[in-house]
Amino acid sequence: MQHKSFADMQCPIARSLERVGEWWSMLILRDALRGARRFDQFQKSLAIAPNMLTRRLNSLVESGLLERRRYSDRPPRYEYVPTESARDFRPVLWLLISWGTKHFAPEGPSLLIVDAKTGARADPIVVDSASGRPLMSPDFTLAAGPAAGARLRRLYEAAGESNAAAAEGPRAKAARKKARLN
Amino acid sequence: MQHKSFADMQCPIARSLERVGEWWSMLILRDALRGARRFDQFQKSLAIAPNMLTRRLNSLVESGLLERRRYSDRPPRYEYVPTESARDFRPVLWLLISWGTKHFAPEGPSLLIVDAKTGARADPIVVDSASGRPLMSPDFTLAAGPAAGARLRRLYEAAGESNAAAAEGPRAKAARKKARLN
DNA sequence: CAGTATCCTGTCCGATACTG
DNA sequence: CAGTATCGGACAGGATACTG
Repeated sequence: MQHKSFADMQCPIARSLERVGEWWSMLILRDALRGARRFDQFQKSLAIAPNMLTRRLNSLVESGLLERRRYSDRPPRYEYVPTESARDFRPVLWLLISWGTKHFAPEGPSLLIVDAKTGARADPIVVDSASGRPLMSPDFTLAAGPAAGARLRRLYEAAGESNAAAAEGPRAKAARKKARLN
Repeated sequence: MQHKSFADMQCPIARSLERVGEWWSMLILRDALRGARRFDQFQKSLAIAPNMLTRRLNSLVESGLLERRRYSDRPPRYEYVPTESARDFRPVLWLLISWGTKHFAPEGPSLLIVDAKTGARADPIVVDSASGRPLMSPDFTLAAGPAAGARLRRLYEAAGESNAAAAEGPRAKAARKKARLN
């Protein structure tokens, strides 16, 4: 990430990454959503250098994912509590857990999503909220939305064709040259 | 990423990040899943420096997310095609899109998930595959799985209590000191 | 306990030039 | 077209020391 806030910044994935794309950010969020609040809780759980923790914590606060809340006046002490957007991020984390476990954990799951009351294991899948249809099936694609700029729209104009990128004509090359943004 | 492959490498989130945590990786995956196959397709779509693209492409191949496939013999030419694990990653991307759009796109959606045939917009949510229950509700938590090491297990031992982290006793501090791994 | 202050290394990433 | 080779800058991340 760093300074490359341009290029594709219209893409919502890029925008998300700008907030949580750093290595530690998601791990910190994971802990915050688990109930961690205070500096040293994060530090001990993550074994992260204190200066890094400060930096990531601040950037998460800046992005509106954590709220810095004073819990003591003398001495002044703060805790970091997840905001709504952080709580909204939980499903992403869950999917990442499920995906990582499935593909990169030959020894089996080290982290499970469970029903808090019954303790029953849950297995996260993504469905369309309206129809309930699972979205894993290949009959869903991406398409340019109303707020898409010309660049994005060009890439996604053919909503249905998933292998169409290869078929793109070699023209319009120069036109695209420096039209990075948008 | 980089050399910090220790610390919390048992966490499936960390493992996932190790594969797709670089800034460009997810964007490349996004394009690959859209149908991009060849070097310059990625390059034009992403406006990424060629050396970076090479690096990211190679690391994705190494991680088993892309397959490098020869499509021409003279001259030798390769294309990069998403593997099953990459296709499994699509839901994560969708959620990231949905999350990013909801929280960081005041101008509205620039990317939509649509039914490929009808063009109808889909709205991704995460549910338990067995019960169909939405997982957003706070009555799901994380718990240590069978493959969890002592460290992880300690953090997640109390499956149900979501705000319990603060209640952890101040003892067992020295014991944890250098027990980073596991 | 909750950080801040320094210093250092690795590498992500960009820009540009070059090649079969 | 599909990259490789080099160079330089910014910053993530680590280690350690210090403070109210």
